[in-house]
Amino acid sequence: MTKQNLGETIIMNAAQLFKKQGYKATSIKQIANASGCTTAALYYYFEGGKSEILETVMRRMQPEQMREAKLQELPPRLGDLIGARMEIMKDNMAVMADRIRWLFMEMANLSDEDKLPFQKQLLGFQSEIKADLQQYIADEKQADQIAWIMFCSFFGYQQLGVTMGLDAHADLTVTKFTEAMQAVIFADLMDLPKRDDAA
Amino acid sequence: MTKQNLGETIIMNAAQLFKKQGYKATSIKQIANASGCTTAALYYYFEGGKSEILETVMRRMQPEQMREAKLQELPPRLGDLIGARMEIMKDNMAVMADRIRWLFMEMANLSDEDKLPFQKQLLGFQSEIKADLQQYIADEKQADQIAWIMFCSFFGYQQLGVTMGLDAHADLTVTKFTEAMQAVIFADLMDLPKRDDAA
DNA sequence: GTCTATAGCGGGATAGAC
DNA sequence: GTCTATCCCGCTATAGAC
Repeated sequence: MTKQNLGETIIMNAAQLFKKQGYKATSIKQIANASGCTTAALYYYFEGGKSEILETVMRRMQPEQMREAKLQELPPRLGDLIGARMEIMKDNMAVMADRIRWLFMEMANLSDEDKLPFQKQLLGFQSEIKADLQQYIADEKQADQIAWIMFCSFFGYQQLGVTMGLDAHADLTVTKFTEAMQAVIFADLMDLPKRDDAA
Repeated sequence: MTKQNLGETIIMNAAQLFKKQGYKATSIKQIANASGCTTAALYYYFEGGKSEILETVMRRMQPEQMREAKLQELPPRLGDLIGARMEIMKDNMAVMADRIRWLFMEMANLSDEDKLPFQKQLLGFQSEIKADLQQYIADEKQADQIAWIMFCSFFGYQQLGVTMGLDAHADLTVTKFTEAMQAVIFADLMDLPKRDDAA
């Protein structure tokens, strides 16, 4: 526990506890203990109490979320694009998985307005995949469809494998999943070269 | 509220509340109110209190879960298989989505042993899709891969669309998603007829 | 079987000392 | 800024009447 601003420490510990247990199941006493202070100190930094701590945690979490999805350089063949994307995600999978699991938990209690930023980020993720694909695929609708399938299936894989623990029972490593994705989706597109006239 | 066994009524109402709010966030008073009795009555039926109610809900939920996934009759062309599966799921989607969302919430607090039945059911779901596919596709590995992608992407779609509320922002109806799945995955397999020599 | 009443505990929040 | 002490409330659970 680096002795920096206590307010920051509180937020970090709260974020961790919320993610692990959920908002309702986490008490402010737990947060105080983890932060090495008393509940009273929490109210010095966050007058609004527990709910203000939640708001702050949510606000802090967003800019960081899923930022990793951007590819620096596109590979020459479309088939390698999936591999490259998967590679990036593999590293951050554990982090993303429990963050998303938590969002699922709290989503039910969020107002439509509060949901918005998270939804936007998810949509942005699909858009990025689509944009990448359009570097290879001319047909916009096709790129869109493929992007959705890639996005949904990766998302589902992550939830099933990591959160639900299926990877322990099925032989469903990231590598195998990537192979399946490449084999299934891109059977006939796999070798498309990067288009030169792309945006 | 059909006036049957109160014990059953309690379990049904508890299940609904747990799914909506999570175990921790649901009070026994809420359960009692919803069931038209007092908390004391709960303890007549479930001596173990709230935790015994949870156990019972979990035990009851399993056999019912995802039962709908079985197809009675396979369509003549492979391309229609996805449509048929989607059609079935569409109806039960809302039910499944919040049940699964709940499982996600509680998964973190379940022991590995308790997780097992749910994991088995999920795996069984993939197996069913695979078995269907093998009626059309000879190559076992290919069928397995396609089944995983279908399973994961449907799962992801459901979570993203319904639980995260993306369907409100993207034009991501079940129909469109089904089309995408058909277009993307089965571009070149779409018209495969049902094999006669299949198991 | 189901109720009323209540004990006991842990949670969120605040006042006031330092 | 941070603590101690405390309030009040809602929750789980139980005792005992009907």
